Amino acid sequence: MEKLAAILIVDDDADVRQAAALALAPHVDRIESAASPEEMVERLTPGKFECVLLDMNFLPGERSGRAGIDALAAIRQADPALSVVLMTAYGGVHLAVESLKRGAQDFLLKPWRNDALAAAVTAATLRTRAERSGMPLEELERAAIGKALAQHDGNIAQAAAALGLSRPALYRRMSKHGF
Amino acid sequence: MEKLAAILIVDDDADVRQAAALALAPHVDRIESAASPEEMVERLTPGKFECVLLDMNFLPGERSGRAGIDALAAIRQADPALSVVLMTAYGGVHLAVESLKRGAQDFLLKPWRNDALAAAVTAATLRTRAERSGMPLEELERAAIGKALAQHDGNIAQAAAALGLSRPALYRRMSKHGF
DNA sequence: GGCAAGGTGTCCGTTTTCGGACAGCGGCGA
DNA sequence: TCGCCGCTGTCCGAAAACGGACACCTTGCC
Repeated sequence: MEKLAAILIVDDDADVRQAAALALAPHVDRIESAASPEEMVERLTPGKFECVLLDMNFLPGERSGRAGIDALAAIRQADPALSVVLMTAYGGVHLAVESLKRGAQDFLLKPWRNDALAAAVTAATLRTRAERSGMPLEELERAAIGKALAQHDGNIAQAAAALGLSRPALYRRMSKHGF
Repeated sequence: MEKLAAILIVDDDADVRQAAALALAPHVDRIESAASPEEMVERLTPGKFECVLLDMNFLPGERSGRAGIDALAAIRQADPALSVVLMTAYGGVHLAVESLKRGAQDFLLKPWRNDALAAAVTAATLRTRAERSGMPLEELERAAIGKALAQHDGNIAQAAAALGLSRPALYRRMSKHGF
């Protein structure tokens, strides 16, 4: 498989940044690093990265993961299509659940296994690409019609109402899309 | 706030089913129970429930959570709009992460706090309602156009191409939607 | 058995949308 | 300074889509 384009590694520990970069080097064309969420924000140009690998604690002794959750929120606000993989040495179930609910693509415990790290970053990158490519309106329409018909058990009148269409209009679009 | 309509509690332990039903009774009109994923499948009529509260282990001594993951997959296949909250006494970070990645809305450890249980089930129910209501095509179109314009920094030619529209057609729809 | 309600699929005069073409602008490189 | 490229916004004859109305069907209830 071809290499991923560019990812950003965000960790206060230089050794961790280097270890992650080495683990990912066979899979990724360009790897940049930031030592803090502030530096991360400076490096985030829209469209530049396909994935952010993000630590959750940036102060000595800090273990709550709150900084990582906040940084995740900042990324999602700046570029909702950009996928984030979180990593921490101190995560429990609650932090993992909160992370994924707030939009992280994956959550890894340190120390990681290199193959798991590569798999998580690759999957996240594919999701970023899918998000960025978007869909032509025609495909969105086809998907929405299929979903409405399924949701209403094939009842044309109800599906049309749910979609905001008249029945003849829905018939025409169903024909167009091969339903 | 008005009560949730109906939820299904799936757990092999009758005491757990009862405790959960008692905890949720103030918030939910109708609560049904199943003692196994097989029984759960029998009870799942499309549109009947707004949330499933699902245990992850159904055999004495079993702790892997695999049965719950399989049951989650069955629900998501039968009714993708239906939200699932998973619960287990034996879950670690890996199981929690896998659960959410496979589509669970939340993941709770036993023994739960009643307020956390009610909050999770309520949030899941709201997500089910949102999924079921769907969106009129016009709103899907508006959202897709907004997203494409943002993704392409306001470049009309590129956004039109991404959406599968000609430029004049995109201009007309932008006008219609107030862009 | 009849009636009402809500469903089905199609029609056609009217309305809306289509996209190639046009004119013009700004940035960049030679 | 000039030319090229890719962008912008609009036009208009042609094509497509619109939805109220029509005719008919099925189911459930009295």
